Amino acid sequence: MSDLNQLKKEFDEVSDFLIALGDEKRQAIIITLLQANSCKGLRVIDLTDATELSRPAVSHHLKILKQVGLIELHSEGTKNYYSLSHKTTEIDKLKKLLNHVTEIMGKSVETK
Amino acid sequence: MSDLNQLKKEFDEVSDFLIALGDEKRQAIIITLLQANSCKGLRVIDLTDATELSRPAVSHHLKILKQVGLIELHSEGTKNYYSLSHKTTEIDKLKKLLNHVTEIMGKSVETK
DNA sequence: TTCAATGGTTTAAAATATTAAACGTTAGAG
DNA sequence: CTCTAACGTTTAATATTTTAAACCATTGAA
Repeated sequence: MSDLNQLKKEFDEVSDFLIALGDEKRQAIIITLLQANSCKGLRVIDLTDATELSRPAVSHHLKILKQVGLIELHSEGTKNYYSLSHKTTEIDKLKKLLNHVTEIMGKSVETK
Repeated sequence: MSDLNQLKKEFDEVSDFLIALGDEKRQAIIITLLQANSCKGLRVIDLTDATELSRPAVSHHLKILKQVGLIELHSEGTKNYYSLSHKTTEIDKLKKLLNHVTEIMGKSVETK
């Protein structure tokens, strides 16, 4: 039973991450960032070119991706360089939840 | 490079699953189904009670969850019993993608 | 200090997703 | 056959997300 409260909490914690990751445009941004594995990262302008989104749209999606810890930025003057975060905290959380779910799904098979 | 096309494809394949899983209401349905690990499954009415959603809303979310293969139903007369699918295909796909991503993220650290 | 470059933010519009009400369908009881 | 229970579907309304246009702030160059 506290098993399920735990699960509810886990789901709650990855909700924003799932939503962030589910969007096609944001996936395009992520892939572009993965692709350009430059240490410096990419700027908004670079991403508007690569994804065919307007600058405000890119900015918006970057904000969402940053909020869930998927990307990070460092600024040099007025220039902002975005890159994928090296921390995989959220990804690990999600993996753990998926394992948790399949585990319970497995259990319920045997429980008649 | 085909690494990234592959990744793009993988993302595309789990998009709907991520969206399905990201929604709070659908999470509630999933948790309710996990909770009631009866072999028979639960009916729409049971789920409206448990989730405080209207019947059409539950019906709608169940449809989405079914489309991504998370749940299955078997009918007895006019009664439909929904339960979590025993196949973890989609979950496995997502796990694989997450591993793929962290792997590439790791690589890009060393790539100067 | 003035100007151009960079990019975040705000507001309003457009697109999409969610919900509810009304309706249709099917199965079984009487 | 008729009535009811169970539940999906369609349509219209509502809410939320996404986008674009216009605006603002900051940095650095001249």
